[in-house]
Amino acid sequence: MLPQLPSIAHVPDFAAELNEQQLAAVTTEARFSLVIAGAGSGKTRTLTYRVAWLLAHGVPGWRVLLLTFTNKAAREMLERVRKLVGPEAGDIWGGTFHSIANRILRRHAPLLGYRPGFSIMDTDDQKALIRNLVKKHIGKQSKTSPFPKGDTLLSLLSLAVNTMRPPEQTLREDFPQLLKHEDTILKIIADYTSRKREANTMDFDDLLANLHLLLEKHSEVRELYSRRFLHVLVDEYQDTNALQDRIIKQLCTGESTGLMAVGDDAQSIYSWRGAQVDHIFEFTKNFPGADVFKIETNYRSVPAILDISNAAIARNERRYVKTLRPARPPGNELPTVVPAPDNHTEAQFVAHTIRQLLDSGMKGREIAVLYRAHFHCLDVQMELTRQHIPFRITSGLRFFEQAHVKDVIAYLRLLANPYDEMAFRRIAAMLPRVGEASGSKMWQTWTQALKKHETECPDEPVRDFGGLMLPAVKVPPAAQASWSSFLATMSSLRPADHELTPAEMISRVLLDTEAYFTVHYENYEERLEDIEQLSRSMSDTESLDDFLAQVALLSEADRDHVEGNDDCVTLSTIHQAKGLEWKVVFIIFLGEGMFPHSRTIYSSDPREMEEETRLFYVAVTRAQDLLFLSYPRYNGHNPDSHFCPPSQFLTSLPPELYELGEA
DNA sequence: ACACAATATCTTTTT
DNA sequence: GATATTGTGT
Repeated sequence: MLPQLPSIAHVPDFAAELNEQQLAAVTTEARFSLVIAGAGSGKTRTLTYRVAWLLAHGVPGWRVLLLTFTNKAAREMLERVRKLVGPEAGDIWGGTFHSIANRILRRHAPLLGYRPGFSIMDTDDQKALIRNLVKKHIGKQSKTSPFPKGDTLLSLLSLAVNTMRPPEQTLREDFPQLLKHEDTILKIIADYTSRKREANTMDFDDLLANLHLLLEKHSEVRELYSRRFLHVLVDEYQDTNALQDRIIKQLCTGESTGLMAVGDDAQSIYSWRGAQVDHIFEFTKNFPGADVFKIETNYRSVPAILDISNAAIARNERRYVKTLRPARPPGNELPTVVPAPDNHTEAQFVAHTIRQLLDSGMKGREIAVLYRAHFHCLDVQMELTRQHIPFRITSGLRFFEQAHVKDVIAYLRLLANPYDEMAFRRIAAMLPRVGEASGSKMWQTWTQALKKHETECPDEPVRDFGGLMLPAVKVPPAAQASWSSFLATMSSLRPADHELTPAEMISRVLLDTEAYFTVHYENYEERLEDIEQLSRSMSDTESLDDFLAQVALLSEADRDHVEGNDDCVTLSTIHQAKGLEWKVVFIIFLGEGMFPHSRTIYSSDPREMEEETRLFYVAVTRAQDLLFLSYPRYNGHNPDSHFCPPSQFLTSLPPELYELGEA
């Protein structure tokens, strides 16, 4: 029984504002509970009211941990809780597994042998490092037995970490075609791991793996957090992987911490990141005595769209039995299936229909175009531009991953962590006549000088980079001038008398990189503008570590509230559309081999097609009022097979559920 | 030996 | 449009 003392400003009327199934989940007193929430059934609502209910019954905000799939989801939920109960919600720990891991590791990473201020590697850094190592371990590619690409090794390693299997086992089970290179692969992986270590960096997977290790090896830390958190809530539970699941258990099974996991097995679409639907199926086994709640009333879609959704997911055998019941009255129109002669006509159809909708008074923000892969939207993008329809893309390349942003960030990373090899090499490569070879030499002498500095003045961060590095590091004559200037800039970022904010640091770094940008980037003015926007949007971040963590962990999707135009049509991959909804949804490129992707069609593992089916289900369930499903009969993008039959997702739909349209 | 420019190739999904 | 490979110049 929970104490009845609300510590909050407002107590919502739970019984009045929730339906019966939602209320049951929100008010449960079971220590462990699983909430199966169908698409559009008010999952977020349930979760936020659950948090409010806890606060209303005397649980302080700081003792609640809310784990979400994206930072954006965390922000939105905390915002909604705040509206519900008042400022008390601000103390809640909310964020992605990665960001929470970062938060905890910032404090305790030295227990695992890291120096303070470790940096976070992004995907580019990972690739650069592993490619470097592949090159080192096998000088020349043999033509007869080509060695796998660095990227493949990274996905192998990532899968191993996230599924908590040793690399050897993952290699045998998921990459048998690489077995003949086993020895070298394992050596490279070992090398990769130690290089990250030496550079005092963690990649995304390390954040999770190290949090797990920390809680496993240091019971005092585990107790600190499992005592602190009275309630852990996990959103999108169907997409947790083995490692994340272990972390949840570490936090919840030790003492008396309660756990509520919310998810929908039909919407699990991240198995390629190691997510296993099985966790949701085995919840009651893993957490004995757990209660299972189902929320099945769909408030989002008209019944006709719901019929399509149910028909789509019916292809999959293995799922929790639940029936989505429509709360909305029937609409006038059936979803429309549109075969187009070719991809260009398809795009024209989409743009044309959007134009009509806008003219009839609909807002751009109420419309979305969804697709399987980023490049599917190229034609639509062109067509919308041509017709002057504003749109916004949740694009493939993310803001923080653009070269010029990373160039600037590299300075700050190196300042926070002078052992950050990837940051160093990025900067070195910007110097004239410095490439990979001289970069390596410079890095060696750089670290030697650092270690010398460390033994001579322990715990004293480097301030005079020029004094330390000019005599130690040799650079090609052509690079000497820019090298000195770089070192001077680095020194200026850490003045003796006061501390600079990250925004101030950026403007100093820009002075140094501006010349390089003007020469190397065509559109350098835009790029400068980008960076200024970056430092503006982060101007409230005071600490360098916080700033760098945000840059590394926030994705483009998390940033979209920054930009103001909300009358744009949304173009998005289905993955990025998860959790969102629009009045009108177009799903394009529904051709066999495009969606489902040809790889899944030829795959021997039936689970791949099941996941593809769930992805289609996710797409369809985003729509509230109108749904258009289109495909090009002739696909100009694919040079091998131009002719493109309709997706099996379309052909398997009962024809009475939709009407045929014309492009 | 190395940096750098030019050319060919190909697109799944993301913290 | 970005990256992997190949070719050319210092």
